[in-house]
Amino acid sequence: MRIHKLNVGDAPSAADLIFESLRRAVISGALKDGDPLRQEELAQHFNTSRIPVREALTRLEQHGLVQIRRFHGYTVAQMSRAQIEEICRFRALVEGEVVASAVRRASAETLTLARKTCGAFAKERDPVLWGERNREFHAALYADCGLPYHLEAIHAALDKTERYLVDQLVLTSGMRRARAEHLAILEAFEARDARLAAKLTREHILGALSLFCDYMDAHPAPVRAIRGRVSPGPTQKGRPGRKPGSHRA
Amino acid sequence: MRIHKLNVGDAPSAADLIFESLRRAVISGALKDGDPLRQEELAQHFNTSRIPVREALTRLEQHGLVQIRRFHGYTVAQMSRAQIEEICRFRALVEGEVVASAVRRASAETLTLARKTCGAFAKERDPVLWGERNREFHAALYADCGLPYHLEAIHAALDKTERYLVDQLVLTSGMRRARAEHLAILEAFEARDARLAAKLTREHILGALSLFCDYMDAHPAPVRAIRGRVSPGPTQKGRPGRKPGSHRA
DNA sequence: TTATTGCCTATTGGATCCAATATGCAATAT
DNA sequence: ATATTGCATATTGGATCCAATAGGCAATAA
Repeated sequence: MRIHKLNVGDAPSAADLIFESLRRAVISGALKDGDPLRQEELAQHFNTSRIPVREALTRLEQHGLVQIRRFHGYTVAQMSRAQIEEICRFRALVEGEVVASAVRRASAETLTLARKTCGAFAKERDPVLWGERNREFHAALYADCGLPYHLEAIHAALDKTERYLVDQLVLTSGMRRARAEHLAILEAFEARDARLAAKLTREHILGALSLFCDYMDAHPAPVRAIRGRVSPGPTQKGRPGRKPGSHRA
Repeated sequence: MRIHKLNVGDAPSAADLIFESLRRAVISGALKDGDPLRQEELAQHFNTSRIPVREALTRLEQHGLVQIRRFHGYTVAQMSRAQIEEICRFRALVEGEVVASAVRRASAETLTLARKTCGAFAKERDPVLWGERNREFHAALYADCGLPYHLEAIHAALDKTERYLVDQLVLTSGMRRARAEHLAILEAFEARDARLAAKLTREHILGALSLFCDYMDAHPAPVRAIRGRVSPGPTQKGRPGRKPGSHRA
């Protein structure tokens, strides 16, 4: 067999693709808190029937990214300030543990990749990419931690809060601070100082939370502006938005 | 209006009921690792079509309780020993944090309920109820922690490992030890000693893991016996088991 | 005018139907 | 005898169809 091996069963289903597309739309903020997610509309957007759309939505609901009211449909989940605070505390707890484990086990390649992604985050000009660059840096740091379940939990927690925290980064001077803190974490990491790396990571997360809360106190009505870029739907040109759009004649 | 208030929209959907039934069957061990979950068979068992069954299965998959291979269907997830170890480490981390928070905020009623559930666990004779009694005790302890997201994470982690750990409890002398450790935790709790309660909780979890690992080392082929009680399917009398069972004429 | 009722439509939850894939067995070729 | 092929059937993934609910608007009654 001179043909490259490939497991066809691993190809993503329609539900997989729709789930990932909607997930990105929610965590990036392209879909805003409370936005309704109409099944028929999404089905047309993705050029499928409602069945795979419903599967994607039930998955998103298990992740807490959308909410459902029976017979009323799905909406993008809105997190209360208390929930955001708790999730950040959770992240601080788990990421502190994970980074400590990662420090001890990091390979040389991981170190170089971490440094590179740290720089990429610092240099990024486009605010809509800050969330991704931030994830890439932390993912690089944690790569060798050997704790996949912890990583899943971290990602799930970040999915729920990223859009709020990035807003904070954009709307305050949080970016300068984040750059400095990332660099400090990276240096502790390279020095193989697990305790310090964990401490700095916790402070990094809780510090961002603190800035976010300060901002919320100062601006009780959330602004949530900026934003753009709907995730790429395969075919159609429509966007999941308002428009009552009749169906069934 | 002299009629008791009631929100009909809160009534569970078919998918809700099936999800909960299957979830219980998996975490209790009534369905064993690797067991196939045939959609048509389950649909007949629950007297519905495959649609709500599929929704329940996708939910279970997001929780990691079942696995799917495309075009091959769902099976009960089997956790490797490494996964079980990591999840216990995760629980130790999070439950330590949660119990500390709960100690500081526990009401008088919570204290009495905790003591009661601790006794109920100690007195329980039926091994298939040990998992539930254990949960009830810990849930009572954590009730006032004010960290709902942490609690969700704990429950999800416990769902994935409970059947293995209960086996361990059954097959070794772990139950005596668990009783003693619960009592120690309870006493630290009643003494409002957050630090000690957290420390004992972590040791309780990691100690059970350690016993489990010892047992696995001694018995490389998992025994997984005991067990009984399929979760109550609403109508039909069949059980989700083998039996090829033809359909479509 | 204002509250109530009944109808119309959009939308969801679930049932049924169809297409694609997987698997086992019999037939065939070597 | 053994490997290959083709077919029959089980099963999943997705499409379509139907029933039940929600919500808006017009007609009606006070």
